[in-house]
Amino acid sequence: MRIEALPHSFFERDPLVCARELVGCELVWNGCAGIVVETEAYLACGDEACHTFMRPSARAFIEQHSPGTAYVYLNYGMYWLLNVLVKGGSEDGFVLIRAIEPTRGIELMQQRRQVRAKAPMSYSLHALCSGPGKLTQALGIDGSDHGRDLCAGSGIGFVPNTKPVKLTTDVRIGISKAAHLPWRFLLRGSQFVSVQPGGKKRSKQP
DNA sequence: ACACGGATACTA
DNA sequence: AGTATCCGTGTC
Repeated sequence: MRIEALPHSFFERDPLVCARELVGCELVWNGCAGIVVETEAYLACGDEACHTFMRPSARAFIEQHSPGTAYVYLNYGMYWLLNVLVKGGSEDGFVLIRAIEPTRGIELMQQRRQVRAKAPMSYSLHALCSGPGKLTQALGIDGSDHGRDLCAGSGIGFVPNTKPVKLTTDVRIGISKAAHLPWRFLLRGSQFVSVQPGGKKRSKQP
């Protein structure tokens, strides 16, 4: 039997709601997969940490694409980060996928991670996808996925969660602007997140 | 603690 | 062209 992916309508709501509800869903990518355990919301309007604040190209992307489209960009010159476009609800924005708990294709994911990380600890199960740059490496996501429709049922996208999930909220990670907003959502108690809630790597110094 | 590395958007 | 910044990671 075939499981339906999250439809476009899922992403036609407030970005904070989408970020919250994506936790617990399974991210599937060409045979590899993992449960989403950490997300962050970014708002297109008034959020200084969102790309739309400084990048005309990000604003154009929102104009030209449908909700549920992948927004993938290169950060620090070496890590691809996966966002999902949220559009058509009360506010537009993005959801950054920050960590997943590996479920399928684990050996292949470890293979891909070993290329960049030599120490076995770096690609052990708990560290395999525990960060936005790590999970894109593991799943083989790169710039060619920028603009991809994640609701097309092509074996790439999100599978709805079945059980209710317990969530934790915390501030966003690694940003220098609007760093106080509690727009990071985590699966409560998960050992697969990038930084535990209340952890030390909070935000960059002003 | 530090190096790694490139796209984007500024200044001129 | 040159500069500043950036939603990170692995190893020092």
